[in-house]
Amino acid sequence: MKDGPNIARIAALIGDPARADILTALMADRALTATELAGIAGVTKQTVSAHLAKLVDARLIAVEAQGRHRYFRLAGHDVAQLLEALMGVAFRTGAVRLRSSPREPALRKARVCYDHLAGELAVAAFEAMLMRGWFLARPGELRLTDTGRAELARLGIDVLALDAGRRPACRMCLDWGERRHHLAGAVGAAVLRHVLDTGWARRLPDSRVVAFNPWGERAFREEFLLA
Amino acid sequence: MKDGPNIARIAALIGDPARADILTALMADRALTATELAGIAGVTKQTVSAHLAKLVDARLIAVEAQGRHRYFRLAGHDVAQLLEALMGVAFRTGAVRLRSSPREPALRKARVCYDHLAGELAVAAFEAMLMRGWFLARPGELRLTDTGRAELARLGIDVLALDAGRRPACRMCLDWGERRHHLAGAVGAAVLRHVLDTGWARRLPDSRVVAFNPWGERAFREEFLLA
DNA sequence: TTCATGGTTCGATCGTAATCGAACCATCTC
DNA sequence: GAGATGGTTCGATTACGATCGAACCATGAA
Repeated sequence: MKDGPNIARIAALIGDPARADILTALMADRALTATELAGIAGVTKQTVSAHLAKLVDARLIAVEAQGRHRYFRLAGHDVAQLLEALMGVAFRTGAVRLRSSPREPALRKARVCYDHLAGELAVAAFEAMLMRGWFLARPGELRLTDTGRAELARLGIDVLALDAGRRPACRMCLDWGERRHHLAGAVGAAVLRHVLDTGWARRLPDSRVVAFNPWGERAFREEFLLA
Repeated sequence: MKDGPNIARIAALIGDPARADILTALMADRALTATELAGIAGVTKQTVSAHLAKLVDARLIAVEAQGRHRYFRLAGHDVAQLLEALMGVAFRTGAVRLRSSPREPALRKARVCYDHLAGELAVAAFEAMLMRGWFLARPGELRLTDTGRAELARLGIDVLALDAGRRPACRMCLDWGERRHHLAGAVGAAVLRHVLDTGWARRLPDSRVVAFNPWGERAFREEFLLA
């Protein structure tokens, strides 16, 4: 009974619909002001103020005062991960509301998830790779095939290093926007690194957005989506 | 507002102290009956029955009827992960209660956390490895040193493969029992694999317990804990 | 069959916490 | 200075849900 970290306290904090909306909005990667959050959560300024105070007090979010504005953001990476985990379970259990994509178009298109790529492009790429036999998908397992190994090597990704490791080189990760899977694991991370190294895209500062430039997106689609 | 998976619903479920106790107890890896859980959570049979019904309905836990008993267990691995994430945040934010170790001795000693080793042995091993300079711990980063690379190679762990990968080969993971860190990442996974491959220990079926046999534990301690 | 034990259902009670109106404070602009 | 906007504090209302007593159903044992 009196055992373990006090899970209930912070779970209860996230458990209020208004606060959950606040946190979800904050996960969309921007720092937001109290009034903006009030609008998002659909409550008045007073209520949102009370909620924010509690969240700050529990150190789930952090404040930055700037003039007469107060900008709120998630307190740390672990909170974002926690929310992702919650979304995963919520999705599996069917506790979904409609329209689950992040509103920010850039974020919906391509973003960082842990150390790999997520978003529309990532999902599309993963499914294309599956179609072309780069991976062998069995329930609960994902294996890199010889084809995939060759193709990745052709792109300049050091497959031997990834594949020989004891750790599963590739995994599927549920994309909470698309509600489909994208590629994770060491190979997923390598792909993201490749995208950044080649200059196809860059990470926006203080954001999880991965911004492709026009020719970079074209190249990415050619390599991962087409033929 | 009406966006994304319905986080609030399940967070609220976990947010009740009694239910949090139930889930925490279930994370200790055994299937438990309703009355046992009532005792653990400190409520009457009726209340625990109501709670369990809600948790089952939300598919956070699953039931198995056996005679006149009903055994409850966590519905999936994702729920356990979610709870671990919650514990991590709860710990960071200082929302801890006393006595945080899992009660099951075997589980406290050595268990699986994701794909690597957790528990007393894991924490001790990690700290010993740190002491002996296998890793270089900087805030937010953990790097494998040449020493560590050599030592791991000596044990028959393919370090080149792990290290050359784009993905961070080693990471720290907060052990919710010990409240200290253990080794995660590709190297952490490799160590677990090594422990299992050598026959030092085996995973108990349907459990996260990693059971060392006497000589296996001795070997493990010699390799990872002593000079 | 009778009895004990595991578990559920129903109804009533009771606390807690979310919410808002109204007033208030703080900062910036003009 | 006056006004406007962002944000907080206070108090009162309200609704939801956790809890338990009591009765009930189901299974297994004697």
